[in-house]
Amino acid sequence: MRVPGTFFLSRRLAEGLEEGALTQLANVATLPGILRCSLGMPDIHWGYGFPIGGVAAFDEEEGVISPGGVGFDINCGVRMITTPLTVTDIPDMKGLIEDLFATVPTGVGSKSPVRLSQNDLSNVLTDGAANAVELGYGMEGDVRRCEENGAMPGAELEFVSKKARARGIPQCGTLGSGNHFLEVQAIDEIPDPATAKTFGVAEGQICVMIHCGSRGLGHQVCTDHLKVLEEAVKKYGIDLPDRQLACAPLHSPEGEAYFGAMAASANYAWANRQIITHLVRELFVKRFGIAYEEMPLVYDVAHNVAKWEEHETADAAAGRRRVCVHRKGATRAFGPGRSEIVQEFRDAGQPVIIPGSMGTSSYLLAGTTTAMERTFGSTCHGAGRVQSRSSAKRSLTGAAVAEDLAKRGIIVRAPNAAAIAEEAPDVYKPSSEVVQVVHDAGISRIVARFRPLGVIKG
DNA sequence: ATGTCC
Repeated sequence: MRVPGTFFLSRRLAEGLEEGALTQLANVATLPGILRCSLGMPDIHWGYGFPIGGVAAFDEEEGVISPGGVGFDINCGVRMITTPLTVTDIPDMKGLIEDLFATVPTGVGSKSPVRLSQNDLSNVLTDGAANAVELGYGMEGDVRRCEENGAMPGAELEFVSKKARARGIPQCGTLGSGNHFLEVQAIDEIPDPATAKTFGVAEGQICVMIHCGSRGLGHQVCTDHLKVLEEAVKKYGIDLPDRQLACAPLHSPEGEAYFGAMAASANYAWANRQIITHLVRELFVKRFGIAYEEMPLVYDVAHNVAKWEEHETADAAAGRRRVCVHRKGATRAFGPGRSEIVQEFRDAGQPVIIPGSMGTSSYLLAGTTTAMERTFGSTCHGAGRVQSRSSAKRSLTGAAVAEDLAKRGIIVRAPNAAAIAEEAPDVYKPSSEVVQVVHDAGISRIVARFRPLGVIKG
């Protein structure tokens, strides 16, 4: 190991820490040019190469970039929109969830009601959420409420394969499957009323949370570039403890190609969440007679991405410098004052959105100065799985899980029963515990809690 | 996560 590994865990979460995730955190610490430490958030678990819930920053000259440090679902992320409604305004939650299920395409291989041309796709890959708004799927203010204003600089379209493009064309505006979801929630606790007011959320308010990523396009980009980078490992003589850590020097042709394609995929994911947001707003307008403008975006965060950022490193005398931060199942949590944060939130710190598992609370937090000092401005991303999909399917049935949730007043709708069993609340760590760890460690602070009312799953 | 094996 070139640097130490650092975990953020409670005693209880430490007891459940997987051996595999621990090994992976140590493996990441062997990579060339890694700075300070290999970081594990409290939702850490075993992933492809890097652990999910892992953060690692790399030196511009000595460091590498690795698809394993981003994940297959490039810019999987989450956004939250508010509504002017409260629980009593939605007497028929089941009807609303059915309507949402009919409106937002879910599941593997689902097709979007929006059909992008090849030219539209090129614009989406370059401009992200802004292009979706330009095409008519959004409103003034949406873009600046996204991390990176909904588009990463540095997208290079020539490194996105024809095959990736072909998969992306029909899928922009679809939810996907697995842990992706769209949930109707009510705010039930506000530990930090002042920041909640700044972020525009209030107790009792109905909100909609959207969790999805770059679909088949991002997956194809990851697959394509892993092949190239596996060869690059040999070419550059990089000694790896695990071939899943395939990587290349940041400024090598192979590393830059992956970065350009990853940035384009991240932009696609922002456009995807933007189009879904539009579909949801239109449905709420029709169903509840509210105005489209009454459903503003609170914020949109990326959970799976590598980015160039300015950070202090171990050599404090050198001041801030440009480093490449890999966040895989981790959220940027920039503290007060950072210029990257939209002006109206800059004094409060960046909004951080942490989804719970199906049936457990989600949270809105704020980034902190401590995060800037200790975690390259990063925090956790969610509950974190404790049981595999196959194991969940063996021990649970979708019908039983749905019935259990219904008893607790939570409506769930998915294309098939297996999708529900795989995502049962019991197969995840409790979101409350994960969020408490990052709050207590000071790497973000809890602002508001959201209770689930109804959810659609892929 | 993923047209869950071109």
